[in-house]
Amino acid sequence: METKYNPNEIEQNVQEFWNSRKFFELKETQSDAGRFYCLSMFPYPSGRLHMGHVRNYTIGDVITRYQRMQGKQVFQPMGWDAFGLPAENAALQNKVAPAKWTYENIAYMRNQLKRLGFAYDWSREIATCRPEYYRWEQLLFVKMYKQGLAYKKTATVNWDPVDQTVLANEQVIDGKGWRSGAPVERREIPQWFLRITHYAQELLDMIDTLEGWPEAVKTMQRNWIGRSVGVELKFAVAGSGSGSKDELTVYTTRPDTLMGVTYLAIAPEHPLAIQAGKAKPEVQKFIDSCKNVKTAEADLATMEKRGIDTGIKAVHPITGDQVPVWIANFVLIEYGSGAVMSVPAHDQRDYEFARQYALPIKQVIRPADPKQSVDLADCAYTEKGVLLDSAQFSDLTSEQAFNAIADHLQKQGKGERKVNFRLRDWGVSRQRYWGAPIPIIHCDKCGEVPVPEDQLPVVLPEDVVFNDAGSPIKKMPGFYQTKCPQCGATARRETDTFDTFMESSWYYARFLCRNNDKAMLDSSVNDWLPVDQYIGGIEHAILHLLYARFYHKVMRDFGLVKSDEPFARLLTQGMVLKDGSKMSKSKGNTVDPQSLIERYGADTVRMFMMFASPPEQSLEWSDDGVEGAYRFLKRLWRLVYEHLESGPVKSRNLKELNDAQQAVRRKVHQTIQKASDDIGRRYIFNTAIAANMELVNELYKFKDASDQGRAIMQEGLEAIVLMLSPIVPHICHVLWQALGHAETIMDCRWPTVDKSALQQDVLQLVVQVNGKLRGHISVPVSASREDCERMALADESVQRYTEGKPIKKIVVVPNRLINVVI
RNA sequence: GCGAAAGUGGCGGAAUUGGUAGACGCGCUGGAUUUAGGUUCCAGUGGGGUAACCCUUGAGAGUUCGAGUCUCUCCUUUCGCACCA
Repeated sequence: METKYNPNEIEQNVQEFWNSRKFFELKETQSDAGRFYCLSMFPYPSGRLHMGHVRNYTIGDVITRYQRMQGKQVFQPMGWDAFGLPAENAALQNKVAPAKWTYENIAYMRNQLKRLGFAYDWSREIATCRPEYYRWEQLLFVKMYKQGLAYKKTATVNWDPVDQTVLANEQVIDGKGWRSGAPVERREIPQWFLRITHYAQELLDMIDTLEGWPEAVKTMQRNWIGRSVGVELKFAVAGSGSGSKDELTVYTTRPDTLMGVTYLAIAPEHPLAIQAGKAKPEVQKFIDSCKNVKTAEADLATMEKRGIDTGIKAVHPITGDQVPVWIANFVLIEYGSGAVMSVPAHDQRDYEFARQYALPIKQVIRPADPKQSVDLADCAYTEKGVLLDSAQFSDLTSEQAFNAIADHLQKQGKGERKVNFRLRDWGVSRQRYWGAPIPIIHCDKCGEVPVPEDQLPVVLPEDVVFNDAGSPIKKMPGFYQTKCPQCGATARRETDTFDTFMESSWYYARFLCRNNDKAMLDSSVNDWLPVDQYIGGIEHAILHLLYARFYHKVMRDFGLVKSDEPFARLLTQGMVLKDGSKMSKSKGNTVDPQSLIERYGADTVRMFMMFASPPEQSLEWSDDGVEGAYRFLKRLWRLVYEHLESGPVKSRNLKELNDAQQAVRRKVHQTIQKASDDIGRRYIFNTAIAANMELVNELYKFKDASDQGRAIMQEGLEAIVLMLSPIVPHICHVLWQALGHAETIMDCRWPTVDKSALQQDVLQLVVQVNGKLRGHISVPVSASREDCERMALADESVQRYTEGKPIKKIVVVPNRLINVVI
């Protein structure tokens, strides 16, 4: 054999061939098999590809190439989620403008992706930091503003008092600013919001239509949206007369426990708390001490629960009793009304708080079964049940009491039933530089005025100097000084930029009309949307995927798209781990894909990625495993060329085969059956590869120089090369030609199963005694149930166990096993 | 804290609908080929036992003729928690 497997040479040649024929560019040709839009989540251009990217994009490429072999017209684009915080960090560290850093990273990473041979239509590449892209996002924001879907309100941020900047959660380490080391403070500032809550019900309902999404993701989204049915009710503030201002509104999903309220808890930022702080220094001191917690909910939920009595009393809407109003550090001002009613007997958090501060605990629910008792010594009783000590509501069930109490409050004008969502509106303002400018102008006379559509885009200056942590455009009069579009007076441009989730919420649609400079989207996008298969990390299960779903519905309502949902199928790939933990720079356990590609070639890296574990599971990185993948490709290469050494296959006669030939041919078609199901239906690639490895092993053992033997070998090798071509496209391109085909493998169809090759005359059945394996029997396919039972009982190893014992019953699973129960 | 997953040999994993646990690969052991090898090929490889057999899927219970798979309790790990992307 003269030809040696040389991946680097092969891969370069094959890629040049693909490029010269523009194989991956979207072509608007008709195909009976239909269209297939496959999209992998685009990367943030951090500098170099990491293993997670390689895995994500290999999965997408395998699916794309497989679909193409089904005869479909496929589209697989790639782009760059190019705005974001790391570019600003790099700017500070390396004294390089974020734009320059970003474009250089894109150039490097684009080459890395090309080297891996992914079938992308590079003619439609998008970088979200280009004005040609974000201009449309600004336009949509203006439209949303005019529709009332975008609005301004204050919200809490992490404030670094030394650097005088807003910090991302990631930049707060142990409650301190990452650069200054100063304790962060919670601060309320005006911000822009998108009214995603307007779509909460639809976002929830349409989860049911997402049949191609993992259940785990759908459940997480349902819980995140968090629809609940409850009662919103008002507690009057004692001593404030009947003024409507001094009322505390609370929402509860358990109005049946209303008679057990022993105190109210309000957020430290609540107006009543601020009022109390002014009156009492110790309350003010407490409020101040609540400031040094970062805004992340996980931090708020795990911190030590603390509170203080404001001295203010609220009036229970039914009993008229006065209950104390406490400030609690765990109540969120952003969520609901910033106040909650506390029922320590029936809510665990309220219980712990009441215990800590010696507040009364009043039981008002008992189990429906009177034999069961409630012990409030250690924890709250949170189950539903029957009311007690609840005046006229006593002895009602929780469900009955829900309605009775809701009706009662409604009649008195003190409350009403309300559907509530946990989902909050999407805050899109960032006090950072490297993002799309928010197209709003602040005028002293006219207030906030959206930038007129003909003045868009508001272009972010790219040539800036980064001296400190603050955003340069906030210090550039050339950027922010402007005229009011309404009155012409001197006005100030908004200097906040958009959350980068804005760009990633609609890029999938823009790929389809990326050169259109007249409109955000045009009607052609509807030919391809929704995306047939979306692939990305499970870490995006909620935020990115929910925002994209929201955006899609907004675009639909603006007439820009016709579909309701952006992604028909979703595959969430697991993480790439090394030594059991996530590969990351901070842990120092990264493996750079680049050196592996240079050493083994793209096919080996792709092969290992797909073979090491199924796509949804985490993947344990192994250098030895890569070596194994390389070994297999060399082995396949050798098998093909050894076969070819004997010259062309003379006959394609696959009839009149002997037993050995039949067995090998059966294995070929069993493998096609398995791989088709694994790749086409299950989206599990490691087992498809394993099946092909088994077939390669079989073919190595199959020494048969007869015409029929060589014909079977040819058939088997062609099948393997076709089946592996979506995974290792370069080597398969070459082997396909070597096997005597003039056409490129990219234009070939996926192999089909010859059902006649699968037929078997004799089956092996497992025989169990009391569920334990005791032997095997061979039975003709035609054998009846009775025949099987008789043969099983006649089996020597079975008789050893059944001898002299009565047989209770015999379980027969057709074509599988016989279980004799004694 | 809340929400969602996952735990199977020395390692990555397979077992798709409750039906032979450990496919395939790595590693290891022995052998062959080669001047050599980071080459290739062959055989073996969950644990215990001379053997017949017994044990084994994070731990413990349960359902079943039969449980890695279903139910419950517990433990551990991972992901997300709204300004990392």
